[in-house]
Amino acid sequence: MSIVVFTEKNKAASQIASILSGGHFNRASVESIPVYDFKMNGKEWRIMGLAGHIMGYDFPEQFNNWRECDPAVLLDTPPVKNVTKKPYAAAISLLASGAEEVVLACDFDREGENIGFEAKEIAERVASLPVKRARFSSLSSSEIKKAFSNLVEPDYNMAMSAEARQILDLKMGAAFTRFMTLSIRERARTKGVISIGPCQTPTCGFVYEREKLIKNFKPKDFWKIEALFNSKGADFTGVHRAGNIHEKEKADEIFARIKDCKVGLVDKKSVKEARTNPPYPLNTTEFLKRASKFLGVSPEEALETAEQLYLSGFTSYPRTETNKYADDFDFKSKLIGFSSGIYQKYALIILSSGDINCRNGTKDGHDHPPIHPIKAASKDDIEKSVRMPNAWKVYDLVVRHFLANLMEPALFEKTRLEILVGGEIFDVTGSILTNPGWLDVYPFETKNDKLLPLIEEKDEVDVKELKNTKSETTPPKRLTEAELLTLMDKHGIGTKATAPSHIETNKKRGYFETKGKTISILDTGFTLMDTLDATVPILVQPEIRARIESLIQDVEDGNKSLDAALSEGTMLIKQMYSQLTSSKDAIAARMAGTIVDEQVATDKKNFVGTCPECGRMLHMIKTEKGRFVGCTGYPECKNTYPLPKAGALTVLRSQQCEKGGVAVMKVGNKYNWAVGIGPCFTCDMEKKCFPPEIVGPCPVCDGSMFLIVTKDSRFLGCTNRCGHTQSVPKSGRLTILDRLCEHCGWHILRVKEQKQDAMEFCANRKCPGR
DNA sequence: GCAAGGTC
Repeated sequence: MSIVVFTEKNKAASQIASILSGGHFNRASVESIPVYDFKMNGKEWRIMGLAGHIMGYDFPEQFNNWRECDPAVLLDTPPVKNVTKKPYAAAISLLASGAEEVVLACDFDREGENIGFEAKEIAERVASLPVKRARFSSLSSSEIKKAFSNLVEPDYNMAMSAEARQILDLKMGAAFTRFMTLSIRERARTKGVISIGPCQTPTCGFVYEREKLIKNFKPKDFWKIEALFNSKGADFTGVHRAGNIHEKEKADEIFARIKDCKVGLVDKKSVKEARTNPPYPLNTTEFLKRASKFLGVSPEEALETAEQLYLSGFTSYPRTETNKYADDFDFKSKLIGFSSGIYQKYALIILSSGDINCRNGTKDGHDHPPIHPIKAASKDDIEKSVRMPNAWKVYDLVVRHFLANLMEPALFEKTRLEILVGGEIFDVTGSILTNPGWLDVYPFETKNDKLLPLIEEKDEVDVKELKNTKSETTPPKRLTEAELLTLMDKHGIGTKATAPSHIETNKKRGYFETKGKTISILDTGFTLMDTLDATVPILVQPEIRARIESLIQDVEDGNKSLDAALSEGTMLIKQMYSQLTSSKDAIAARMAGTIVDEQVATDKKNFVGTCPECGRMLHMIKTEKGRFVGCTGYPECKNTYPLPKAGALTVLRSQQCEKGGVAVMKVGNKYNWAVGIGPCFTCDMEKKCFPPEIVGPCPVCDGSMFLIVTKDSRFLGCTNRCGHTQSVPKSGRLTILDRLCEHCGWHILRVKEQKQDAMEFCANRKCPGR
């Protein structure tokens, strides 16, 4: 008989086995899941890691067909819990049948308690056993040993609070999503799903609120009086003390008084040292924000990359709330690892400074240490083991952040001058980085020096220029992904591990998109939020998550039973649901509008022309077997035309086929195809449809020079094939303009190279004007 | 096909 321990993940299982056994354990495999065996105090121990939740809720089978079930029914249907990871359940049963006691050792949080209860439930199906709980806040040796010598009872309330979350989230998500999707499909043909959820919807809500601010923004005029000074040959600028002046008269009045002044007097000077402290250690949220802000890597990708770096042993566990190191954290051995290679300089600075001081934050989730490097690696090492495009950039950020955290503050010397011009005060500031400290290793945050000439109080300076400029206040900027993460974190939307996936869901649904680092809301997302805001405003706001959160907190605290929380939560969802359904028509009409627009946009690409048989529209049809043009009147009209098998097709709407083809299409970059006729290069109308692009008269015969483009070159040739040729630029996009050269009468060529301005010149290399 | 939460 053995003592069986279940942890939340494999990594924790092996770590705990190693600590409790002093490193003497065997790795076995049960149902191909790793199990760590050892003996302690004469007892047999077996530790297995789960993989997060191994059970999940869903509605019973008969509620699975969306069309056959009123979504409202879901609110009164209790979901059922099923095993979602069969091998783990089988392994638990096997271990439990040979056990005398079970110890739950998952993470010490709500979900961890719940995952433990999943194992408990499966274990109790095969054997009646005492089940205990080991509570630890980190995987350090002392904590683990303490937890296992002070086992406690599993916390039923805590586990049930997570149960309440799962059931309420599912009920709400499924009912609302099905209702929305089905209502819209009554009006618009779409396969898309319009989803709503207690995390994804308020996440989109943040983007929507910002969009509204931008849309409703009214710019205001303001004036600013600036001076350009010069002293000892160096220019520098100052701003009038009034700053942004919102009344034109006031700005004009000040400016009129001083506009002819030529000299300023330095009235006051102060020099102060300023410091910028190194950043706190990285927890998940901070890491994701910085990866987005500094590297332009999306939160989803950043978390996945960090996961891969962790699995390959380069960096620590990426999901942590903690931004402070434990007192006994071993910085020194990590730093020694970096004392060669590209981080050498910084590691040595820290090691040689005597005491190693980290700048700790204040958050302690009692889970894992802040994200830090585990071992030193080169770019090659990383790229060989981790197949993610930004693996090296992410690793480099983690290492640099780790080192920066241990370095000295950056020191600046800030100089402020007050310069009097005609009795008016102008403020001048300068800043010099005197000691870069941590900024040296952290190139992501740049601080530019703003240099001032050496000036003392009572000096006179030249006034080179005075300006009174009008500006407008600018609207707020669109949110960046980093800012969105901050908002989600602040309002408790999602967890450290799920926040990126809520952003991703919104992108997948077509609610918003990212362009670089900024997020723009799309039509569907804006309309959905706007209609929800008008009918069930609580849904668009973080409040919805807070309401459910407070219910489950009551369960955790023992102030409410699971059943009470579920019925209260269901009531809340029902209230919102009835608000939503009461404006079904208005919502569906507006939403269908945005969906129909999308449909038309994609259809437009597929529309080919008018069917000569029945007058309806012809469209392109793609099947597994191939593609062809068919009539939208099918099955009444069975008219079809073949299309070439390969090449991208574009309908050339401005071209008409002279031989009666229903449309002309461009096939790749190669040739044209007349629908109903065939390829244009076999047609006797070819010369008429595609006359050569004449650029000028041939200088040697009576023919004309025209552009000839072959697979690997392009040049000018003569229509009479007289043998005269001229060259044209080999690269860049070439256009023959209608404009003629004033010197020789040839056409002007326009050449546009990527990332360069277009150039225009005469096509004739022998032009007298060239 | 629907949510959010774990982790592989």
